[in-house]
Amino acid sequence: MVTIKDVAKHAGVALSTASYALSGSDKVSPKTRELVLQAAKELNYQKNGFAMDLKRKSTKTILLILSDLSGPYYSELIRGTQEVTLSNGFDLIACSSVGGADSTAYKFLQERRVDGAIVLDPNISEHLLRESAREGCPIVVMDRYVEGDFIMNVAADNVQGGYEATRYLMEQGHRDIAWIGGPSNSLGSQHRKEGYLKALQEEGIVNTKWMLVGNFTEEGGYHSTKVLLMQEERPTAIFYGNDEMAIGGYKALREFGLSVPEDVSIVGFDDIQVAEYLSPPLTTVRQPKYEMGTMAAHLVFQAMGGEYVNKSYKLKIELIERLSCQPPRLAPNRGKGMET
Amino acid sequence: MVTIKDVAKHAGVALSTASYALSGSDKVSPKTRELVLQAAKELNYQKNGFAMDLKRKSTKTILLILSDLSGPYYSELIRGTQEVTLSNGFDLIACSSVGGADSTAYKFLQERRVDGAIVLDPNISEHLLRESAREGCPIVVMDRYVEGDFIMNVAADNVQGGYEATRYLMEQGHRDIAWIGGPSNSLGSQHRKEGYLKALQEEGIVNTKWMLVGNFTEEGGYHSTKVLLMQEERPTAIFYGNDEMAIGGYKALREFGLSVPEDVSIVGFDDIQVAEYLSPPLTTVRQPKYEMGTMAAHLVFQAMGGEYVNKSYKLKIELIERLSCQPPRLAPNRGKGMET
DNA sequence: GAAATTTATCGAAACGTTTCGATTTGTTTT
DNA sequence: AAAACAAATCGAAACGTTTCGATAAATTTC
Repeated sequence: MVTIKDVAKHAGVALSTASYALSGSDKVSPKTRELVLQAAKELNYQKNGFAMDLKRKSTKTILLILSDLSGPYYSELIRGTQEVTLSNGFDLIACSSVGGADSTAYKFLQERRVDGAIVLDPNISEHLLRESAREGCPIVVMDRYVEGDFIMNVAADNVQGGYEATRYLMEQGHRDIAWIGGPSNSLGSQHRKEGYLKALQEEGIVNTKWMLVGNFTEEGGYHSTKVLLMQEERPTAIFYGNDEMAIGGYKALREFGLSVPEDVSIVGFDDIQVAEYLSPPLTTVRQPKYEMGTMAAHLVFQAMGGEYVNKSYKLKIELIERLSCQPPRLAPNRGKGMET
Repeated sequence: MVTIKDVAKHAGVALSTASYALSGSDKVSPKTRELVLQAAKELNYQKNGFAMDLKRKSTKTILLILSDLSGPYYSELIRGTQEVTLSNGFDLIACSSVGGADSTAYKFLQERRVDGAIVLDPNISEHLLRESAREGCPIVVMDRYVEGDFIMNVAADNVQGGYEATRYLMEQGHRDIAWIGGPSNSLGSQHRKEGYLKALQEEGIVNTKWMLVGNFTEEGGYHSTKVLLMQEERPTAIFYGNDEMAIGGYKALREFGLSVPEDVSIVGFDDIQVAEYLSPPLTTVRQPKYEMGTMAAHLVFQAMGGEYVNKSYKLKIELIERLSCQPPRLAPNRGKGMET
């Protein structure tokens, strides 16, 4: 384990001089710098980053915590955070909360190993967040709302998204619109449902029989849809809490001999990559993931710089119209009926 | 910035005692432990992980380097490495090489910030790998071949994959099979092509007019396919170096009014998530990504433990038959013809 | 060419931990 | 109740850097 001390000795200079030379300070003369660099190369010296961080009291890295480090959902978001982080001269590392309290996420957060964090992960407790956020380590939490010093929030306007999706279906003439939501601990899912209900209410529709929960997985969407279809009355449209569940829905519908969109119209949420390749291509609500990513990263840096920033940001979403919706086959003969 | 020193003072014990208490050593009596823990809580003490790593001379984390930290390709692989890493009591962090020599990957590798690394990223130079790999930081490189001390290689058997895919097409009667490969710096792509050529050769087919390169993106696949289709003679099947290019191919074919698989059969490579949802679902070659991930992680730990391990591993691939292939419309009337 | 100034190098302290060996305290044995 | 031992606590060194203030060497100024 060759240290800077060895390099200094080998080059015949003081340890401090070696340090200056290696870090490119102009306090050192060109020829000794050369000497030191040469020695370092000969000994295959590698600096110890921790020792440096310890002395410097900053790590120049920010941490991105995701629930599973994979999943189709994250790509764009990661890209956004990465670009901003890099252009600020910082490093970005990602980790997951798999492993609970022993997880990498906990370790890095608790042990001051980073200068800031962006968290998109419902598994990280509010307690940990509040405990870890501090001057010198601001935290941005996505898709949920956590209050605390040095904690900021960024989310898509899920209420709006839910509202617009439902509105869209209603404008096509649908009145019997089912909702298959995500897990109840997902604030995003709750908000989407809120928007959904709001849209229904505006038209005086009170819908209680077609509201189910899934778990944001394809599997969950599949099962919930089956449950839905086994009821005697069937909706003419289904709004899913996310795209993966909608994929499961496609499968269940096919098994029941129903086709999309002729028999049932479908709207998803997220606009994951697969969405446009499904058949039919899925109409869905796009979250501005890239923008959320850049926004989050910017907030971290602003907070780090001591700038005053708002605590909470909501980004607009956008409905992506594809081919999974059409007016219902028979205009339903109840309620207010069609009037488009 | 409250340190262990403050905690010790506040609890009225020596610094060393506080350290023992906090790290749960049994050298300390229950009541002083309680005292220290209490003090730590009151002061909101957070340990400094670097100082610890510095002293302990190990970080207990391993690094996963990916070319872009996103992309549909990685999910399964990450899951594999994560599971193994976690069950060994280590942490896994991921980063990308975006940023070149200033990238996070470089920093972490060069500055001894991890105890091991898994690299799936053509941008990391062999030089850096050899320089960084050492006792105390073995490196597993995926999908390419790098020789060096403490460096191991894991890859799918791309030659076999290319061979089997081509063979499969030939067994259906295809003789005019095009190849649209990845970038020339991808060893994987080269091997796939090798397998492709081998299969053709076995049947005495010498094919030069239908070999193109793309860049592993949808866009690249689209353009290369267009170039291919503008030639006067058209193949009856196309084998793509990866699935994303095949997706681009679908699009180009549609524009030319050709349908899959009636007019042209298609085989991809990788089996990314979208593959099965395309229409028609894409026949492709599945890489055992999860297994590659676990294998890589295991190797890291074995090498860390000083166990002797082979330098290089190849994992078997598997052809996934879906609906994008069928026998050519007219059996080609040249060469050896069909004889299945 | 001596004094003043700049430039280059050095020594030592500090960062926040862990851990070894020494000391003190408490308990058991005779 | 003194001696022997175990348990608990302490002090200090070490990990590998950076950086401050001090010294030595080189350069300029009068």
